[in-house]
Amino acid sequence: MVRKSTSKETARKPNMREAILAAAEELFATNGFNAVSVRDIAQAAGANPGSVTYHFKTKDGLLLEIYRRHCGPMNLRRSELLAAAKRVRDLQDRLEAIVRAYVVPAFTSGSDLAGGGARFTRLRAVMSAEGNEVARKIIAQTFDDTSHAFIDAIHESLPHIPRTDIVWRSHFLLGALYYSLVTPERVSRLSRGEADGGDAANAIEQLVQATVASFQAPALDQAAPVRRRPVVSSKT
Amino acid sequence: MVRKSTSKETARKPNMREAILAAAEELFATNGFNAVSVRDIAQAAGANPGSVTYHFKTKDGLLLEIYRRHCGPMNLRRSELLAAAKRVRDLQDRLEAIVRAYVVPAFTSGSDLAGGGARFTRLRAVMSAEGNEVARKIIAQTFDDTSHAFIDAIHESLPHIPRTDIVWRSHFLLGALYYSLVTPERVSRLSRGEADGGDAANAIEQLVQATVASFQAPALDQAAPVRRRPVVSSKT
DNA sequence: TGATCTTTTGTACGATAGTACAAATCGTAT
DNA sequence: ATACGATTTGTACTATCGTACAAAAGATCA
Repeated sequence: MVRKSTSKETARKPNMREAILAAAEELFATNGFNAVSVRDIAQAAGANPGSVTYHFKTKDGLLLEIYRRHCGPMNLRRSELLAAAKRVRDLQDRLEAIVRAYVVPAFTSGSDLAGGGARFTRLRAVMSAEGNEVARKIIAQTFDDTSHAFIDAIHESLPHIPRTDIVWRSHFLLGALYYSLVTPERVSRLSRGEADGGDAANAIEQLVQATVASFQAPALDQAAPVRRRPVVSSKT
Repeated sequence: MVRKSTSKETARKPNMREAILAAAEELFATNGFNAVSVRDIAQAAGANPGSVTYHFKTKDGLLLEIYRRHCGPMNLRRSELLAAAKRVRDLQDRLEAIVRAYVVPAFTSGSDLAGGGARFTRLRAVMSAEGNEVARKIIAQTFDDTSHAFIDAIHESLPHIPRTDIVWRSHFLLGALYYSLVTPERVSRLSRGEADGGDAANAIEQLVQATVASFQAPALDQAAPVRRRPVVSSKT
């Protein structure tokens, strides 16, 4: 509604607003929120610092707008893929499809909103690590619904696993996903060049396969939480 | 053994240096490096800002000292547990013991150095997300050896899985570990109070169980990286 | 006790942060 | 062409940052 459908669409350079958003997204995702100044963003976007204030009022407002931009499309895409996945007959295949529906939109690195999840997902990872307040609120509001939908779907295809276990394992999935986007070069380093951590397609396959297996693991019996501590003995 | 041997051990308050280190560790781990000022740290430690400069010269130096403090003891503990784990006969049990040897020292939340890994691990997670330069260097130097040792040990107990896959899966393990320490309340929230994300013992069990299963997953055939994309179709 | 070294305090300085605001500039409709 | 609203620019203000440094305070030993 800020827009205006009739005619007046100005801006000297072709949408400076978008350029600022893109620059901020990139810088926040790689350096964190506090390490990046409004002046840094403006410079990266080829804009004037005052322009940022004009379009987004505050630095928090800029972050907020980035979230607003991405949350909708990304959750929509996830919903579509989830709906398709739920139609898969074979239970094993269905589980894999569900996990894939969760992972793919977060990992795909197209530049537009619908597909361009990688940068935004990395941004969310960094904001979560920094304990950013603005991000925390939006995340809980926007993503918990989606998370619940996925957890429910997974639970349906694994009825014998307690919901609690599924929550934990999907939590691990998100952590692995985040970390893969934050530090991809670590994979290349540890595999001595045999794997490319930045190869999104391969990362997705690895993550999906590992996660499906973790979901299929036997349930933890909650009754005796501190049962077996096999063998491992400390010397001290 | 830090204590005294000859004579000159001063300090008005009982080891202000330690208080500053502890305060910085806590604040960095929860808010990130850039969001915390030297004055914040000094205040939390009940010290004067100048004292921080005196003991650690710069803010980076303070972070560096935190790493120096923890890296040794933590890797030592991991080595001990790994050595014990490798002696386990049964392959399944051995794998679980190895994973546990990796996870436990990072998760235990005692206050002293040998066991107090949770806060430090969270700190590492946050620094990794922020792309902190100081941290990045130390991490690569100090932890890659440990990581390789664990990857090798896991590979030995799972000879049929390619090393690349094991690297990926242990990468996911670290991501899940980090995220569990960064955002434990998310687990409580998503499980609707049925699980406590802050319960370290339970988190460890869940993580170990899920991870062992992921390691045991069948290998990905590298030959055809983009093989099956079952069913999932997009409507757009 | 007085000399000397270590630690803490208080203060200040330059740099940079977020943001406000007036002037300049541009695009568009009249 | 002119007027007007939208945008961009330039600049300035205040706050806070990391850090330096001199003075004060405390501890140790001759």
